[in-house]
Amino acid sequence: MITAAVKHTGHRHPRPRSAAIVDDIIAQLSQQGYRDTEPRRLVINAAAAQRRPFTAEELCAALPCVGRATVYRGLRLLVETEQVCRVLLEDRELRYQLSHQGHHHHLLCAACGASADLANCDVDALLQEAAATAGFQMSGHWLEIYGRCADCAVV
Amino acid sequence: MITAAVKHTGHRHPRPRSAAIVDDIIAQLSQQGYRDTEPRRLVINAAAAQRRPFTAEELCAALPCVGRATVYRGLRLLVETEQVCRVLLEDRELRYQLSHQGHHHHLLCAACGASADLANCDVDALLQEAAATAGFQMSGHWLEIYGRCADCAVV
DNA sequence: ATCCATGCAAACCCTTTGCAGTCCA
DNA sequence: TGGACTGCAAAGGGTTTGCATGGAT
Repeated sequence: MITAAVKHTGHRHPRPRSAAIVDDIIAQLSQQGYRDTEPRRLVINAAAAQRRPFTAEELCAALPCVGRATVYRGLRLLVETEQVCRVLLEDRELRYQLSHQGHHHHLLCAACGASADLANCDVDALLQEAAATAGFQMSGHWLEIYGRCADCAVV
Repeated sequence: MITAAVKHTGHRHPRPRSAAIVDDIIAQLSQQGYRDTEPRRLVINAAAAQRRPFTAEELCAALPCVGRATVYRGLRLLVETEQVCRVLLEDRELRYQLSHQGHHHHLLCAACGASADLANCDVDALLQEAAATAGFQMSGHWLEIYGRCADCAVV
């Protein structure tokens, strides 16, 4: 049980971090002409509440009041607007997670399901170069890295 | 249909290379306790006849006399025994192609659908290192490279 | 004679779609 | 108000599975 708030601001409960995220995403969507709807917010909110890459089905289960099609459509919209990115597990199961800024790859833990971002990595440049050596013009790539995170590492 | 065993390598020859490939794969499967059956050979033969990464459905269509389940089961067996590897297109369509020796990645042409192998590339080492920096034990990865092959390159 | 492999069809899973009603902008 | 958005259910595709039969070893 949480005791009284430290400050007497009238806000006993600090605004959840996810609320700001939802507002931010909704704002970006609005900028692109998409409407601000209740189901949409619920989807974004549920997505933001996940602490691991999640499946569309998990979101549906978490949102019994939102139609399955709406969840899928919302998820697709979020991917298209790059607010959410897709994550592919080793068994080809498709999951999602909120995008973080910039291009990056995912380090996926097989033990706990956690996902860490691999940034500041010149993999892309290396691939581009290697592809060029084979006379290939690289336009994109898909890369997922599997293993165990620091917490689940086998000693 | 004839599946004469022509055991030779590295020579140009008018006969389909598939015959030798089928025998070789069947031999490896036998070594692992799998049986030499007609439908199995047909699946391997059809796979070897493809010049581009192919889908399971394409194989089914090419083998109207073989049950769909048999094609899928055969394909799965070939993937498990590493005779065939899976290829993931940008739209997440799953395709297959005969494995070539050793670990490698695929350069997939968006224009003609061709697949080239990217070998002798130290991507793996780079990833391993980058992952380790994040305290991550890499055990595997999935990497596909998309673009245009030399023939389809945009000038 | 085993028991793996096959074929068929139904089941399955995940995702999309048609359509009528709803609700932002 | 009009065009987006939603919900439901049904369709869709891609793959797997149950089960009885067939075939390799």
